[in-house]
Order: sequence, then C-alpha cells, then structure tokens
Amino acid sequence: MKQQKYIIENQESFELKDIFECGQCFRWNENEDGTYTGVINKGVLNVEKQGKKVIFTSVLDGDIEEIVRFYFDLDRNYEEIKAQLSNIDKYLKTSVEYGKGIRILNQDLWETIISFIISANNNIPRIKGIIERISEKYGTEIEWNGKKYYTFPTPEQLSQATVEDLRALGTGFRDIRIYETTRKVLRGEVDLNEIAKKDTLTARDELLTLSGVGPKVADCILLFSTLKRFDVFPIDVWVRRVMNELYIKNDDENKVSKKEIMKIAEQKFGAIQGLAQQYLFYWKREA
DNA sequence: GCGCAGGGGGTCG
DNA sequence: CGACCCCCTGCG
Repeated sequence: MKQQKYIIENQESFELKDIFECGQCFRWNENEDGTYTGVINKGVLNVEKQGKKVIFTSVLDGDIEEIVRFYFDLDRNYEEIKAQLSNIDKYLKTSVEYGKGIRILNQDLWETIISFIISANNNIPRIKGIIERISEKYGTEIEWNGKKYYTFPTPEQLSQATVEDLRALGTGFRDIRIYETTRKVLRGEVDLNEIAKKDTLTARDELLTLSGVGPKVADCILLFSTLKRFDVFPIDVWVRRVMNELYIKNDDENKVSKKEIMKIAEQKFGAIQGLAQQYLFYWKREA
C-alpha cells in the first residue's frame, strides 16, 4: 500500500455529483471541501475536481492510474454515447444534459451483489449505513490521514457472520439472503469469475439463482459492476414512473407491465438501454 | 425538541 | 399478491 496521486486534464463527462449521486454506488461520501472519498480495491481514494482537471489521491495496492482508469471507465467515449442518446428524442436530450458528468463505475462484482441485495425495499441512507457497518465489522481496516476506513469484506470475511450477526447490523429481513448468498459464492456454486465470461442473459439467469437477487437487483448488478452490461434495463418504481410519463402514458402507472417497459426500452435505446436508464433515472429523481 | 406514523432502488413464499 | 425489518424523514 502506498500513497499515490494521479491527475487527468481536460476531462469531459466527469462530474463528481453526477457520478456518485446517480444511484449506482453506496460507499462514496462527500467531504466538507466538496471532494469525495471512497473505499475501492482494498484501498482509499479521494477525488477532487478543479475545473476540467480531476485529481485522484489514494492509498492503494497496485498502480493508481490503471485502477482509476478502469474504475471510472475513463477509456470509454461518453461524449459519443451522449450524442447518440441525445438523437433519440427530446427527453433523452434533456436527461443527458442534466446528467452530463455521469460515468458508470466498474465496481467489484461481489460487493455490488451484496449491496444491491441490501437495497431491496430500502432507502439510500439506510443502505449506506448497513454497508458501512458490515465493512466496519468484517472488512479490513485502513488508516489514512488520521482517519479509519474499512474495505468491504471478502466472501471469506463475511462468512464469519451468522444470520443473527447480520440482523444485529440492521439488515432486517435481508439477513438470510446475505448469509445464503455468501455461502453460495464461497462454495463456488456461483462462480463470479465465470459469470463475466457469459452472455448477458446467461449471466442474468445465474445471478437470479442467488438469494435476494430478483430481476431488478440482477440488472443493477449487471450494469453497475465489472460485468458492465449496457444491454439491461433495471426497472424500479422511478423508472416505471418515468417511462409511463414519457412514453406509455397510462392513467395508472402501476398497471404498466415490466414487459411493456422492457420492450419500449429495447426498441428505443437498444444496446445502450442501461445507460439511457441511468440518465433518465437521475434526471427524473433529482428534478 | 421529541414522539410517532408512513414508507422505502424488491424479493420470496 | 401480501408480508417483510428497520431506519430515516417529516409532521404534529
């Protein structure tokens, strides 16, 4: 572990708020000076924006440039993606302008699975609290600039927790789901390395075998983790609302079926529907 | 200030 | 299709 710094200049499509508050991650927190700090790759990373310059400061295992470029998806051309989405219709154009600094992170698959299991029927402040407490209790401590941080526990580390332990951390009825999923992964019944090699539908089916992973959670995992699949369209209450409001216009949004929404997403946004979802979601939820 | 309902990024049986 | 745990928020 070493202190490292990395700076990128003239970075388009990189806004801290858009990236960290668009709902894809739970372990990034804003500091009083407007920078954000998070725990990734068994290390701690701070991100600061100065004009078009982005400054990364960290203690990390491995090379910070490599880690940052991968994690923040820096080698993908978001300008091109945004242009493509903007051409679809006026709603996409507006939403892309609103969330112009979004980048979809390459988050650790295991951590993303557990995080989104926790997200079920839950709210963001509480989700963040639960993940923080789990990390504090079962992760590895890192001290940096006089503050203590905790890595998200590995499957081995988390397997130390009993169902009761998990319940005591405030997970509620998700305790058993976390417990069972941890064991399933640990036993290799679901091989996280193998999932990455599979096509989206097969990977999705495999994720669905995990306790606590339903369609919405599976799609979030596919989109927000290192699986990086843009051909999924996670549908939650917000997305349903937006899609109905913009395209379907049913009097009762609850009567709109998932199937119908997915069909429209496929037709309109195609292979990058996951990205379209994220811009629309962020736009409508914030505004 | 504080106590109390209401509800939340779905999943499971 | 109803129940589900528990914190967070907002209102009285």
